[in-house]
Amino acid sequence: MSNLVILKARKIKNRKYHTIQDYIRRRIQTGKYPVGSYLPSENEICGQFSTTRTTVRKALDELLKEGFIEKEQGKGSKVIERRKSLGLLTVKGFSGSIDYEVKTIVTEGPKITQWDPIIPFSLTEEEKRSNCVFFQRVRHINDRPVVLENNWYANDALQVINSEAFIEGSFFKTLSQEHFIEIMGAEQELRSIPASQEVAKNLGIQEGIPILHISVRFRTSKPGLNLYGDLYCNTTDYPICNSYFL
Amino acid sequence: MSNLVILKARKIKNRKYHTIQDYIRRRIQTGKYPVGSYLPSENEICGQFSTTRTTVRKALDELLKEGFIEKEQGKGSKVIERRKSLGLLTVKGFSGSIDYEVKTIVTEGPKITQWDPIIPFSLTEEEKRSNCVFFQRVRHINDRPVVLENNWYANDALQVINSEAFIEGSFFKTLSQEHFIEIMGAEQELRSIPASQEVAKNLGIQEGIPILHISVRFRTSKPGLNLYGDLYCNTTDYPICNSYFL
DNA sequence: CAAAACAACTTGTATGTACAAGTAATAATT
DNA sequence: AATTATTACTTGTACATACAAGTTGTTTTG
Repeated sequence: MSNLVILKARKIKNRKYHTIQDYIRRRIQTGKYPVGSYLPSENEICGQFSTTRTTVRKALDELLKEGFIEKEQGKGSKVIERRKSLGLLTVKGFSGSIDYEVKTIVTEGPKITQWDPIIPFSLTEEEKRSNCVFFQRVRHINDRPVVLENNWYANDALQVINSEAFIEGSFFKTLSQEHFIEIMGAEQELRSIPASQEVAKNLGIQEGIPILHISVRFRTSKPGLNLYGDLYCNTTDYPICNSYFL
Repeated sequence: MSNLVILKARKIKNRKYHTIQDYIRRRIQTGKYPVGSYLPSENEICGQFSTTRTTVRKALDELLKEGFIEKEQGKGSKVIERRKSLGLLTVKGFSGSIDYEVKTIVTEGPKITQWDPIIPFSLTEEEKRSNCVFFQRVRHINDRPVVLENNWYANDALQVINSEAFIEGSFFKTLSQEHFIEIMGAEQELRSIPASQEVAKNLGIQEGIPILHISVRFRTSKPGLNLYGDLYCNTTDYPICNSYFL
């Protein structure tokens, strides 16, 4: 009986605008429509999929909501850097800035370990049953360590990815471009805590200095895959920022 | 010559869907469509505005993006609490929770003062020229002070609002329901700092305890009106949370 | 009486069409 | 030569229509 429910839930609904949306998203992910370039015009896309502008516009509207494109009346739909439109927490001027030189060093390669009880979110049964992939990184700005970052995810949902394979050192970029997995949302908890001995050592600061502790769960487009993060930020010189707009 | 540009920028474009959108938003703000209730059906709205479903659906789509409603296929469009859909930072379980008893006390009534140099955002020329309205609040959970909050805005953009007039103690609710001003976005900077003497006194903690310091600029739907906030959060017992989803 | 079928509503998807409005390069005018 | 108008594109708004799909209450059926 429960099989029926699953089958029903998995039933693929053939929405024409979904087909178009998925096709264009995939072309963006694989760099066939690079960031900064313009998509084919709505009428051209109509031709490719033998449909009407109403349907094409619905697909583009969804990609707009997903943060892949922006529209310019009279010009076209431009591919944009998705991260910026996502309202994630970032170190001020972290990515895409020329003011700082940012380097990310993987200090513990992706490997299979136990789930860490420091994760404040409740794991799903599937995640509890699964092995856990862990890796640790330290982010440097101008050669000084600023963020210590622990990451976990369920190995049942995603293979171990070698850190050397990270595209431009970014795990998220790798997920998008190699595995077509996108961040769909996040829950975060922020705390101000004194630096522990381990954190102090990794960030090259004194023990007890106030540190911003962020616990985060990223929801992804891949069913069952959540990314858990545990970040320790030295905000003395570089505050953590975010912004969102309607 | 520059007058022409201004006139051009202010030119009101008569979009039918804007009319419908504004009308429904206003009814929600004034409680004529209360939270939890369903809007009239799309076809009914069509009748009221003698238009087609395409146009009505465009208006509802915008209200969906703005976070005022959610849609349920087969049932209708339901009015929802907007704050929750906004991804703002909040104390865990702060609003709408029964676990905690939350109280907000205005410790310094809205009054005209000088702009505080602690604001890390660059003020506009208009704001610099204007007087500045300031008020301070302390938020308590279970009778213990948890957040100290300073707020500023330009008096030229909005009159002084007496704190006794705050609807349910909320400044945002007052803005929405009395002045039809909505939050359109925010920029935030987060820092972990040791509690100063003043903060320690207000939050009833020891000086030097790590405190989460949040600087925020809210953009509003009223041109020229930004709200500036300066928050000091004791996250020992209650972490600061946010979440966003596509 | 209980289950199944139906009817009447709701929102969702899709087609087809027309014109408005913004952009950019080209052609015509001064 | 510089300005203006035209043209050919783009996206934006709006109409009218049809059927799919989900919800809910009523009616029919077994």
